[in-house]
Amino acid sequence: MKPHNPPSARECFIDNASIFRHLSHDELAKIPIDQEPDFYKRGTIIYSEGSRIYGFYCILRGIIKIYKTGFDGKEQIIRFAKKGDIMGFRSTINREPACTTTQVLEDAYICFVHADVVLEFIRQNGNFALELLQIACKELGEANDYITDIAQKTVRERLAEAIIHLRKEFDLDKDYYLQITLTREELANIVGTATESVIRLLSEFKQDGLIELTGRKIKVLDEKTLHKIANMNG
Amino acid sequence: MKPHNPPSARECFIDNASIFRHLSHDELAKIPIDQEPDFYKRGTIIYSEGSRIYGFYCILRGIIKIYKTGFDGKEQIIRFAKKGDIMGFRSTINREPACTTTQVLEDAYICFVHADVVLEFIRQNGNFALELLQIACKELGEANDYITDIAQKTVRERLAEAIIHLRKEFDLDKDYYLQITLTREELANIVGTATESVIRLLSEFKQDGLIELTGRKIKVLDEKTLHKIANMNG
DNA sequence: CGGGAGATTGACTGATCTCAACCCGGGTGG
DNA sequence: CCACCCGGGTTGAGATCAGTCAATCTCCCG
Repeated sequence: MKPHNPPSARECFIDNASIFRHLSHDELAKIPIDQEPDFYKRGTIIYSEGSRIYGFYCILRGIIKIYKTGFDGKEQIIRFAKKGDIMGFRSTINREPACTTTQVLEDAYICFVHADVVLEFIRQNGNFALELLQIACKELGEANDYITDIAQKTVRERLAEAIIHLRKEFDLDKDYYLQITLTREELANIVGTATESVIRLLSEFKQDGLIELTGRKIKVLDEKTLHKIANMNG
Repeated sequence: MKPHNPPSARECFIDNASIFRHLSHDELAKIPIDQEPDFYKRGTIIYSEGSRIYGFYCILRGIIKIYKTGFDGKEQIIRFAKKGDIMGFRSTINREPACTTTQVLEDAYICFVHADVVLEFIRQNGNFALELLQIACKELGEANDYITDIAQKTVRERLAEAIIHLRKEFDLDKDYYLQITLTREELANIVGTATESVIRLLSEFKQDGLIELTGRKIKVLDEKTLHKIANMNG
């Protein structure tokens, strides 16, 4: 079940791109970097909205879906987390219960760092604090864009935009399909619409030669036109 | 025009609720806390989306509308800032152009703190960094709620919710009307709908005895029912 | 008094949602 | 081995929420 080549936790803490890259040797000594990262199987819920969480989750491998549950039980996908991303810092820092649920979409290896350690690092190491602030601010900017899009764009525009985002965020597989596979319902929960609407629009896009569909796999054929449909800046 | 009792900048930096409360005397010495805060008249745009900004804005008095401009020029209000709030930290920290426009709704006094100083404080003073992180994370949580609401709720629900939020965030005047006055269009730009829809729904709420309207002033009469209509948790 | 911005109202349209039926492929239990 | 079930995926029809357009009204101001 579990593959035989788990990544080393060191990847997560010592890598150049890691938020922990600014830590000194002494500081690094406080995290169990030699411990094996935890393995989470597809479908596992790592933590749920409303539950207490006790620290950070750093993704080493895999894909996590992060969502909120609306009033009528419908899920709204807020973002995805993948290699190099962290989850749970909002709750850790504000000492509040989680405001999202996180579920594994693709088998994942994850390191956990306890809140006390993180808070100590923030206080002790200015560069680490700044790094975290930058991550939070980046997400904040993306969230603001998201709000504006959902409030003002049509479903068609948002779906085109979502596909482009997915293409930018995730790799392609060997056949140039998006690496991430989502059900139509999950796509609908990104865009904020009904499953049936996504289905209809996807087959329109396919008719128009913008994408190719094979089961849940999506291949982008004409990014330029998708961009135009999405009325995007970025 | 400009009132005769400007607040002292000291309020902003030494107050208990201020994000600067953790600064030492030496650190405080680096900000011109004895300088008079800047006065901005209603209607003034403090900075625009896409422009470079060079630091933080700390609101001492007044109300600021923070919004993004969508593809077709329609504004989407992201939040309001008032006494004790800060603006512009996202761009300051990520060294990016502003992603929102900020416009004065109610005559304001504002202190400006240069980016270099802020970044130095973040690096030097862990408690200050943590304070900022908490603000960023709080906003992030609110943004996520906002996304879910806009994506899943009807206009009617969102308008009810918006009114409740305004009531929580702002004081009431002597007649128990909401202190903040917004045009119907601005209300529509919070909710993410058309002006006409807001007008129709407001008069429905009025018919139902939930609110009272006097020009642009709104008085909440039946918060409980509004809550119910909004399907709110908080 | 004329002009302009914002507020209102009505009529119409249409993008989406909802509901319901049906399909398809995989897995399971008899 | 086969019937059945179940979770998605599709499709169609009908209902409706909410956006657009246009006319009118009401203030407020110079």
